[in-house]
Amino acid sequence: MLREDVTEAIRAAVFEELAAVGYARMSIEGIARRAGVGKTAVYRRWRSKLHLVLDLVSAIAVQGLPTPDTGSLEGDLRLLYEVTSRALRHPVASQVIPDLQAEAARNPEIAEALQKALREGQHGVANGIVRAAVARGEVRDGVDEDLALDLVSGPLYWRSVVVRAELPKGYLGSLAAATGAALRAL
Amino acid sequence: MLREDVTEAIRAAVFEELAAVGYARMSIEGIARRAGVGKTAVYRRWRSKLHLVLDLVSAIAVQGLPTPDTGSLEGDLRLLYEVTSRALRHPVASQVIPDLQAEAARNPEIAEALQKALREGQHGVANGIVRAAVARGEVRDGVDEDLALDLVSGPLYWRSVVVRAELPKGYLGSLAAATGAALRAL
DNA sequence: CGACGTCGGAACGCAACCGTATCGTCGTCA
DNA sequence: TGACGACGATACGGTTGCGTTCCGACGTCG
Repeated sequence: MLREDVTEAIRAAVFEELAAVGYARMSIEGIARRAGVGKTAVYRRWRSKLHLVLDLVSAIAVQGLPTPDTGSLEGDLRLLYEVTSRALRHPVASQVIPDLQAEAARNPEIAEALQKALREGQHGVANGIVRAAVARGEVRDGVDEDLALDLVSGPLYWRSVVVRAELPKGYLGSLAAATGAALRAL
Repeated sequence: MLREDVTEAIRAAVFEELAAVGYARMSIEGIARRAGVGKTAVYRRWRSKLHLVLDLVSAIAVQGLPTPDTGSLEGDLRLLYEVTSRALRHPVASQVIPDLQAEAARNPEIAEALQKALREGQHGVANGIVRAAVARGEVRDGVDEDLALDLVSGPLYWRSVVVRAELPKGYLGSLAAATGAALRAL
C-alpha cells in the first residue's frame, strides 16, 4: 500500500541528487529532503543507496530504443547520432552517466547494471544498424562486430562527454559519413 | 624546508586513494593515513583536497608525449593506440580518469585542468598525426580537425573505459586501419 | 651548541549521515 | 465508524571527516 506518488517523488529526487552531487556524495537524508519525504519512506522501499540506484538504472535499461531504418547505413547512423546527441544534451544524462560510469569501476553491481543498460540501449541499436548494413551488402560480412560498435559509438561519446565541446552545424552528418567509410573499410 | 620524501609519499598516497575510493570519497585524513604522515604535513603543503588534485593533474599534463612518426597515417595511429591502450591498462589510470572526468562535470576548475591535460596529451598527439597525414597528402587538406580528433580518440576510449571489454589480438591494427579509412573519407 | 622549523600524533568542537525507533496524523478500506 | 498502515517529523547513539591547535621528538642549519 505504498503511495505511488511518494515513490515517484523519491525516484525523481534521486536523479536530481545524482546529477547534483554524484553517487558517492549522495545521501539518503539528502534524497528524502529533496523529495519532501521522511527517511522512513525511502528505507521502506529500498534497503540502501545501492539498491535504489540499481533499481533506477535497471528501469531505464528496459526502455528498448527502436532501431532506425532509413534504408542506408549513413542514414541510420545519422538518425542514431541525432537521438543520442539529443539525449546527451540533457544535463541530467551528461552528469549522471559519467558519474555512474566512474562508480562502476569500483562496484561490480553497478558495472553490471550499466553494462546491461548499455547493451539494451546504444549498443543494441548500433548493432542493429551494422547488421542491417551487412544484410544490405554495404558492409562486408564477417566483420568484427565489437570493433564496428566501437567505431560507431566512440567518437560521439568522446566528443560529447569527454571533450565536452559543442557540436557545430553539420557535425553529425560528417561524423555519419566518416563512420560509414570506416565500416565499409572493415 | 619541507621534506621532499614526505611530499612524494603524499603524492603517491593521493593517487592510490583516488583510484581506490574516488575524488568525492577521498579525505585528507585518509591520504595522511595511507602516506604514514600527519594531517599537518598535508595541510602545510596544500590548502584543500581540490588544490591537491589540481596540482597532481597539472603535473601530469606537463609531460608532453612525443608524436609518433612512422611515415604513414596507419602506422602513426597504430603506435598511438599501442601507447594509449597500455596506459589505460594501468588500474590507476582506468580508475582515476573516469572519476575525475565525472567530477569535472561539477567542478569547473577540475574540468579546466583536465582539458589542459587532455590537450597536451592525447589531443595533442592525435593532432600531430592528423596534420602529418595532411602534409603527406593522405588526408584532404581543410578537414574539420576536431572531428578528426574525435574519430581518432573516441573508439579506443569507448572500448577501454566505457565498455571495459578486452582488446583481442589484432584489434588495434584493425582499429587503426578503419580509422585511417574514416580520415581519408573526410 | 642553540635556535628554528618540520615531523607524527593526539585531541579539539563541529557538522553530516548512518540506520533504527517512536511519535501523532491522515487516508483508505471493510 | 473503527482498524490498519503509510506518512512526515524527530530523536537516538555511533561513525567519519573537517580544519585547527598543541605537543615532544628530531634534524639541520648557522
